[in-house]
Amino acid sequence: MPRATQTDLAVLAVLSIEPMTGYALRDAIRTHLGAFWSESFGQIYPALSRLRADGLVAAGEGDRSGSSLHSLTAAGRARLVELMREPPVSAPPRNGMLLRLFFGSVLGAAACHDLVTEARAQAVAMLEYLAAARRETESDPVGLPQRPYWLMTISAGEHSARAAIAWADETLATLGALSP
Amino acid sequence: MPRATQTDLAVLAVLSIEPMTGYALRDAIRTHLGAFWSESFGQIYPALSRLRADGLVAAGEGDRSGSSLHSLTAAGRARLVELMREPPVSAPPRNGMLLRLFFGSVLGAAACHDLVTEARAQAVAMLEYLAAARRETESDPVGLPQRPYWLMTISAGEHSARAAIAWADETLATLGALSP
DNA sequence: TCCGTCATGTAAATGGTTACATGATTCG
DNA sequence: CGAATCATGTAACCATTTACATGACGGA
Repeated sequence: MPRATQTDLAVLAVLSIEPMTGYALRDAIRTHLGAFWSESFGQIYPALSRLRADGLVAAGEGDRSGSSLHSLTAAGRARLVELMREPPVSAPPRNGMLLRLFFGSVLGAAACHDLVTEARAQAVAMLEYLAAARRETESDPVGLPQRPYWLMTISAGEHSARAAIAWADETLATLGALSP
Repeated sequence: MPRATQTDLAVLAVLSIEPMTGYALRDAIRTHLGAFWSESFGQIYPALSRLRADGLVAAGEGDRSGSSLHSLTAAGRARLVELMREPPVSAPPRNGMLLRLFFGSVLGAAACHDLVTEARAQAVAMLEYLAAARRETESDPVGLPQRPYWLMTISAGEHSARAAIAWADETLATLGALSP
């Protein structure tokens, strides 16, 4: 079995919920995993071709002409478990906002204030998005076994967003005191 | 002035503190920005060549033969301010741990427990690293204008790490109740 | 003398985004 | 009919890591 990308894992995992088209796959990733994962078409379609060639997913007829419903094969499910057991690779950190803030004396306190305000707004938006996701997950007849796990990832986002807001408030106060 | 990468910004910013070699640059990024930024030699050296060619950094003689001390030119400093003012680009999210947890029903509660335990340990380690960084920054005769900004970025890491720990504890409890 | 660290660089492979091209279907 | 959405794919480009090659210097 050749090299496996992170994308392969994500694609196999989403298909384990239910068969779908490449387009729907991207949609599902955006709406359900959007807070901690992303894939573009340019990744998804080549990945599906590869996985099809390896016999890990099967392509059946979709509703529309030319569209294909991709589903996991037995081999695909086995592969999925294998990939899931591998230790997660963490992307090297790259936070442009903190980089700028670290060199804030170059930028000036006012511009830093804007920077942190924007970061706070993003965290607030994330919190709203997560609140909606939580309502949906808690009410919808989503597959019983996966619901608790979905809520755990939502909670991770909530903790992270609340921390970001608290930090932003503290930092905006400091910044305010720095240049009155 | 041609395309500017994120790496250009980081390199120019670090050189604005003091002139140094490419090697020292990477070291400084690892020790001071390590919590939210990273660069590899394969990025740094080509970036330095480009910046030299564009007249943004000047290369002087270093201590050793063959080594060169890179310092910001006036044009480089102007460029730095320009790049700092650009809105930070945020990398698309990719959290392998949360991806696996979301599909936790495939993996099983026990393996998820390991996953979250590991994440918690990483957050604890980060907190220790940040505590050391804070002590150093607060005591050292670091350039007065930049100290408050350094502390803000340290605080960001602390908030984030504490949130990760709180989430992990909550999640481990849920996971424990899920499979007794 | 030999090892670890300081130091500079290149080449290959990878992983990913963006933009583009194309066309079917649905709904107002 | 026309616009939005569903759908599949490719090509170009970009950033980045990894591994490698090379060598100087300092100290045990």
